[in-house]
Amino acid sequence: MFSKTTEYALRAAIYIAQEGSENNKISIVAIAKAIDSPQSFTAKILQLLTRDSKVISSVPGPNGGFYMTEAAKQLPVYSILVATGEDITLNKCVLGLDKCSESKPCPMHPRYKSIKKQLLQLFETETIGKLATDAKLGSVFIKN
Amino acid sequence: MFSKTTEYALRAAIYIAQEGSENNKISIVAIAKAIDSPQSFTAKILQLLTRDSKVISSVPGPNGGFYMTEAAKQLPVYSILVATGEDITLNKCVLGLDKCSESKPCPMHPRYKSIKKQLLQLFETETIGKLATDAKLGSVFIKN
DNA sequence: TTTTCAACAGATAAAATTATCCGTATAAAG
DNA sequence: CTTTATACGGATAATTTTATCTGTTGAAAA
Repeated sequence: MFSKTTEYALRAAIYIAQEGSENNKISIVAIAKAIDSPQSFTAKILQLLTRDSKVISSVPGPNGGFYMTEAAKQLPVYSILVATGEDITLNKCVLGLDKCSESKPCPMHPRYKSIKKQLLQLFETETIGKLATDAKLGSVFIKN
Repeated sequence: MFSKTTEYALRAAIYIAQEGSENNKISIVAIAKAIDSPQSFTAKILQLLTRDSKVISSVPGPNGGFYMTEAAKQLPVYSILVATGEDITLNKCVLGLDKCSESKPCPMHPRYKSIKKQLLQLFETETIGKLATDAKLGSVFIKN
């Protein structure tokens, strides 16, 4: 459904929200290990979420690493999708038409409409922190 | 949502179902023009739907081209997704975990579950012919 | 102040996807 | 039978996505 970039971004954010805090920062090495992702590539992706967007915080040097503020943990999953540019993909038409709309729909449009609405609602409603809490409770996993 | 390959495959199949029949075959030139897609690439994709899968029929030579039998028009949209390898994507986990399942779910799994069910149902229920009929009536479009 | 540890930034590389080109095979038309 | 129009197949190229590497910067610890 999403690009690798977005998948790693989501998993990393969930893990950071789960284990990290301002006085317990997580290194990229630990993150890549925890979510089973390519380390360098994941580092690049985290730059999108720190520098560009402000979903994740980071500090270099000894005892440095990544963490999320309590406020950031309340952000919707959708904010990650925006940071990786996936919100555009999500809003696209099933048949790939640029100008598919209510007034000029593709054949799938009326049938897909309500599903797309549910998808957007899901990502806008669900917070990163909520997913992280679930993962911490041990009922769900972010690694194979 | 889908790859370009799948998008072109869907649009092409809908157009062929709409305009083509055993005694009115459509050339690749006409198809690419009608759905506004790169011609050579679309030709390659149609090979997946003719040689490999049997969703679309073809005949070379003068008055040759592509068409769909009435039986093939009754096939679900899902059969196109299978031909382009997209069914795998559709069955993938939101976070990209290979082994996300009911017994070892990712944090998105329980929340995405019902949406995924609707998506699969949509593609399994809807037929290529139905979409083509709608397009022929002029209420929906397969080109920008 | 110096050392050390970790993120940052830019360059580069590998792989997958998207796209084109051209000669060949095939079937119908003349 | 020859010509012609079309799909077929393989090779190749361009672009995008995924991934790695290396040196630099910044902040804390020593």
